[in-house]
Amino acid sequence: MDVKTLCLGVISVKPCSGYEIKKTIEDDFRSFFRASYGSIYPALAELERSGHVVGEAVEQEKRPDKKVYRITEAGLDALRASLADEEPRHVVRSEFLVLMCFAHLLTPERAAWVVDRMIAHFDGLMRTEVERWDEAAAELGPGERFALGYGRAVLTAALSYMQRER
Amino acid sequence: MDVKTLCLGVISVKPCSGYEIKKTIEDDFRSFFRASYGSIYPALAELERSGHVVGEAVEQEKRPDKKVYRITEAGLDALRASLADEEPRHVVRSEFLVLMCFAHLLTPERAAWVVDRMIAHFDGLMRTEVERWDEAAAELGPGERFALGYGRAVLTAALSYMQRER
DNA sequence: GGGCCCATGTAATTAGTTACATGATTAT
DNA sequence: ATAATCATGTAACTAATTACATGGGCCC
Repeated sequence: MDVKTLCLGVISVKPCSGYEIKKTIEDDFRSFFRASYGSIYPALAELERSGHVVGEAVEQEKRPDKKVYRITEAGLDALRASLADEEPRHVVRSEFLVLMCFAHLLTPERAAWVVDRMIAHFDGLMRTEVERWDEAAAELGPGERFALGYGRAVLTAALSYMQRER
Repeated sequence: MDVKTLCLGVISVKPCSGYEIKKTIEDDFRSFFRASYGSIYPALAELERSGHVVGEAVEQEKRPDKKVYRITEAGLDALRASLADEEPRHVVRSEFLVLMCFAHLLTPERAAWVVDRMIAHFDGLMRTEVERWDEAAAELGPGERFALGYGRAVLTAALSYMQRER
């Protein structure tokens, strides 16, 4: 799964611009996916070239024009197809845990600081997940609810482990 | 933190070859770091060029020769320095959770299969973590114990959540 | 006046992966 | 016989990030 597929997925829920896609990824996918403008805009351009989305320029008052993309029939087919045959991956890259493995080479203060940083980080993620749950629980699909619940379960476990062991 | 730093860290624990570093990463870091030969061997070459490790060819009977690297004083200093000032990162990239967010575009069978796949995947990770704990708990440093415990806590939470919700 | 929000895009760079090349030994 | 383990390395490729370029509106 690449940025292109995710963009297509986001557009399938609701037509939007590159800028809005970035917002959505930050708000709703932040704990398990990230993408920068440098990957989103080229992805959009290619999706349009291949006819999976169509973009329409929208003029706005008191702010820059934007280009809103909506998904086509072909795009929806392509999205369904790629969701249907991709291996589900789940990759964690934790330089934090590597750091902990070499904790004996750190000063105790540094080690404690590192753990505190991660607690703060997870705490931030947790806050946004709870916020989103409180605000939008009703209109969430079952899949989104599953993903959000997963995040909460894992973050809760991570936080309580770290607080217990630090 | 890049592959180079991790290689240096592994070598600091015990001199070893590129092949053995790969094994170690697979056995001890598999749930939060991965690296292929294509990144390990060039990393080793550069570490040797910069004098952070020294390699020695070791002849073996009935198997290919290997090149065992050990860390130098300068290498240990460099390792300490880089562990001391890197921001601790922890990045999750879960195409699985993205897939779940778009579960309404999947057949129910496919959705169930995807969840089962992840359960099997986490189960495999869990098994190796428990194995490692049982086998090597005594000789593990406190940092490694922390990392292993973290993995167990998070995997336990993830598994019980998925089994509950599937 | 400084800094953030809105908005789009490109170019250079990074950090890795995959696939290839080679080959003896050992286990199934 | 066939696959896996041991062992090193390179070249081509991929998929992303960062930094740059541009500019009006709004808040303090």
